[in-house]
Amino acid sequence: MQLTTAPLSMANVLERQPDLLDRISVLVDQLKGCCSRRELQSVFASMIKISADQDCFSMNQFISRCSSMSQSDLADSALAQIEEPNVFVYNAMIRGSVQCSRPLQALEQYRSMSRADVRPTSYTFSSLIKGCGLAKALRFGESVHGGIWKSGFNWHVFVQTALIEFYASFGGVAESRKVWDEIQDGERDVFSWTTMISAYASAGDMLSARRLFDGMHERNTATWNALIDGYARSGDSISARSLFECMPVKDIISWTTMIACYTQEQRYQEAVAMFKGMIASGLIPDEVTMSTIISACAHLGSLDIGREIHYYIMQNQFQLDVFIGSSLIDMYSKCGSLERSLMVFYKLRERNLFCWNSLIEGLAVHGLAKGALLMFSKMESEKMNPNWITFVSILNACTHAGLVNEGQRWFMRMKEDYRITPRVEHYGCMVDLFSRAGLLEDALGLIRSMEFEPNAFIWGSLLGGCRVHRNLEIARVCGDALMSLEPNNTGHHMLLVNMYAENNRWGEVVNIRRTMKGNGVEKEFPGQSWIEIGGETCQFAASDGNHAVSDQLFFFLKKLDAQIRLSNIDMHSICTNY
DNA sequence: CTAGGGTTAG
Repeated sequence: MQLTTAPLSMANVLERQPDLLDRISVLVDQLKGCCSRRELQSVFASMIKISADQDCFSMNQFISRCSSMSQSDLADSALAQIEEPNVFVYNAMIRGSVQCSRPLQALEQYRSMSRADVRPTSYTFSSLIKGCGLAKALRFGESVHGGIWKSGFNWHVFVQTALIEFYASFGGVAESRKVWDEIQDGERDVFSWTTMISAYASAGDMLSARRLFDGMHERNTATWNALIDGYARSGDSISARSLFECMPVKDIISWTTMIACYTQEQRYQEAVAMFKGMIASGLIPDEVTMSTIISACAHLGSLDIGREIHYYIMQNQFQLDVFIGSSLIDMYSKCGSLERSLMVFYKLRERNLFCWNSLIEGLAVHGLAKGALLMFSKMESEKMNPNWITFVSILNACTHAGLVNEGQRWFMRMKEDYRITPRVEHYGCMVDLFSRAGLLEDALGLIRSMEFEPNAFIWGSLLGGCRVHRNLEIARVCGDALMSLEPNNTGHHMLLVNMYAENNRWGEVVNIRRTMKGNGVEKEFPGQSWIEIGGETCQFAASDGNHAVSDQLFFFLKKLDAQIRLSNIDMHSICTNY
């Protein structure tokens, strides 16, 4: 006997199960309490059992819950189950796909919605336009905009706000403004104002952003934050800070924005101070705050503060997500503790490219080339595709280990097997690789073969190699290039001066000195560095005498210097005895 | 049902 599965209409089902609506509401309540995939699956099974899988309201709830828990494949199978999905179901799917960063899928769902002749609503368009922005689908978004006009939703503020953001993400602030101007007077709310301010800010037009902000009668914290972030990104930490100081209510986003602002400006101590201020004000930081502050600690090289913060993370039950994970990996390796980096890496339950790159970079700078290459192959076996940053680390690993042939092989593979166009950074690595190995002609040849202008980093690497391998001819070429590229960089010029002096070419020495004086670069500030003594971070410069720094720091540096000299002698004897 | 903050390389 064959069972025919004629679609059961809800009326039909209700006849057979008079208490169905009660059962459904029980399941929907259960759904809200779900916090694992298994629980979701079990609720789904119960839904099928009572034939609620054809009830669009229940399925809408189910799909929304799946999406908010990033279980988009469960949402997919739910959609496939429904024979006649209505607009609510499609809206939930489209919104969910965008939430789960699968924008292309959202566009696909919109297409099948149109094919099924289901009429879109304003909800459909606001999610869909967001998806077009994420998918970088300008043309598709524009055609959707046309559809919006046809269906009359161009007068809907939510849709208009989405469009403002959409055009801004493609750099079309003028288009954003056009949409904004079309919003009817009574309809313009804080959201749309804030979005328009962000649009100007992301275009770097802080004047227009500010004008809009000043013209607002009603602002909320998000509005302030948007403007602060705009100033921060344009490198104006002064304006960002003064807005931050005078805003009426600060939330964690305001504080995080300021921390990120100082981190981006490489003012890491101020970033840490901000973080402490946030804690002192009684606010609880979240994962976003933590990954930002960890990055600041990484650059400070302060293992003490870094460990304090890692402890804080473990104490306060933060999610060890990919952001916190990769910043911790980077922080530990920059602070000299590769063991801890690896421990964090293995603890992560999800790893993205950032996590892998941070670890490979850590191994590379610690001179563990084999480790870096091993992790690279593990990464590939887990189907994670490397990007150009991965290869900067791989090439660096080869350089630090002196693996010239290996490095050349990877440079070729990067281009041919991985289809990654070499950037100036990669050439920099290769020039460094050749230069350190003494292959100065090869390095120069590579520079000449480049399709773009070499930068100061590249010439500087070669100059460094010339110094070690005593090649005055090529050094001169580097010096000439550097003199025009970075006339203010005393480091390069002094290196060249020293080389000429060693060769008793005093005429050249006088020449360079004269040029430097002509450029007025003698008063250039020397390199700054930091060191941590007993939890205190002390700053010092290359030329600081004992009068410029504390006694404690001075003696510490003396001791460090002696240790370095000793280990250099050690290294030298090891090399010569070999 | 919308908006404001995040990680690697340089």
